[in-house]
Amino acid sequence: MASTRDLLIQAATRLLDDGGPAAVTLRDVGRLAGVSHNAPYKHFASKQDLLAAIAARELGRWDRSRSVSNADESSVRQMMYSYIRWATRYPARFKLIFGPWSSESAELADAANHARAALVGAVGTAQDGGALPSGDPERVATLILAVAHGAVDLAISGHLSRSGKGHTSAEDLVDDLLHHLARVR
Amino acid sequence: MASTRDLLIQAATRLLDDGGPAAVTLRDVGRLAGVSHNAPYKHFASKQDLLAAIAARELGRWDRSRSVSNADESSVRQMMYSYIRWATRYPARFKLIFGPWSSESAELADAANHARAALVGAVGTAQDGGALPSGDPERVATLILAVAHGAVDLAISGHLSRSGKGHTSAEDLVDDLLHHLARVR
DNA sequence: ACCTGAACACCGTTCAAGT
DNA sequence: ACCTGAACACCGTTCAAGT
Repeated sequence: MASTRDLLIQAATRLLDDGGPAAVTLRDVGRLAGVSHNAPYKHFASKQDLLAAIAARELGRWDRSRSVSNADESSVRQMMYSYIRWATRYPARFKLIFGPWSSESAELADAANHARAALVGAVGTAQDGGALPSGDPERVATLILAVAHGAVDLAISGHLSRSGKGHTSAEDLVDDLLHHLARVR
Repeated sequence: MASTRDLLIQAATRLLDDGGPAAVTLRDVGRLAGVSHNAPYKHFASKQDLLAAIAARELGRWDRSRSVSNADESSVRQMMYSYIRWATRYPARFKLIFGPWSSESAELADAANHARAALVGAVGTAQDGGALPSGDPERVATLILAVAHGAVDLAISGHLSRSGKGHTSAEDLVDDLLHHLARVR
C-alpha cells in the first residue's frame, strides 16, 4: 500500500546510499519506482525538495525511538553510540541532513530540536545523579553532541583512522569526554 | 606570473565559495580564467581532481601558519578559534575538505596530519603545565579537535543557533570543553 | 606542450497532452 | 489528480585538430 510518493523517497534513498547526492538522478528515481522520469515533479517541486523529504523522514525516525533515562551517564552514552552507528552506516544521509541548506526547512529544524530534547533530558538526569557536571543542561548536551558529531564526521572522511599509535574510534572519543566530565571537581 | 593552473584553481575556488561544488562548472572556470571550457583537462584529469587541488592548496596554508606554544591552554584555544573562523568564513571549502573522498588523496592526508602535529604539540605543552589532563596527547588533541570540528559543522548547518535560551557559538563550546578539562581531578 | 571547437551522452526542468 | 513523452538548456568528458 505504499504511495507513489513513498516509493519515490525509497528509491531516492537507495540511490543516495549507493552513490551520494549526485547519483540521485530523477531518471533513475523514476525507473526504480516504476514511473516516468518526471513523475517526481507531481510530488516534489524539485530534486532539492525530494532530498529534503529524505532528510525529514530520516529525522522522523529519531522521534519515534523511545529511550529511558538512567541516573548515571549511560543513557547519554547509548544515545551518542546510536548516533555514531547511524552516521557510520548511512554517511550519505548524515552528510545530507547537515548540508548548508537544511536550516531553511522548518520541518527539519523541528525534528532536530525534538530529537535533541531527549538528549537534554538524559543529560539533566545524569547531572542530578552527579555523573555529569552541573550547568545549563542544554549547553552540556550540546557539548556532548558536538564531540559525537565531530568525531563521526572526522571518521567518515578518513581523518580519524591513524591518530597516534592505535586506532581511535568516534565511540572512544565520546567515552573520553564522558570520563573527563565525570571527574570534574 | 600566475600559471594557467593557478588561475584555474583561483577561478574554481571563487565559484566554490559563491555557490558550492555544483557551481564549479568547467565552463565557468574556463571563462573566469580566460581559457576555453575544456582547457582545464590539460591540467586536471577531471572535475574531481580540480576540487582536490583546491582542498590541497587550502590545507597547505595551515602548514605555513606558524604558532607558539604557551604553558597554559591558550595556544590550543587560539588554534581552535582559527579553525572555527576559517570554517565559518569558507564553509564550502570546509565541506569540500571533509568530503567522503578526501581520504583517497595521500597529499591531503599528509597535509592534515602535519597540521594536526602542531595541535598535538600545543596540547603536550599545556599538559606539562598542568592546564590539561594527562594522557596520550594525540588522543586529547583529537578530542579537542572533534569538539571544534563538530561545533562549527553544526553551526554552519544551522543546528546550533537557538539551543537553550541564548546563542551558543562554536567558540563557546571549545571554551566549555577546555574549562572542564582544566578542572579534571 | 598547451589550447580550441565540435560533438556525445546525460541531467534538471518545462510543457503540451493524455486518463 | 496523476502520469507520459518530447523538448530545452546545461554540464562533464572525449576527440580531432591547430600553434
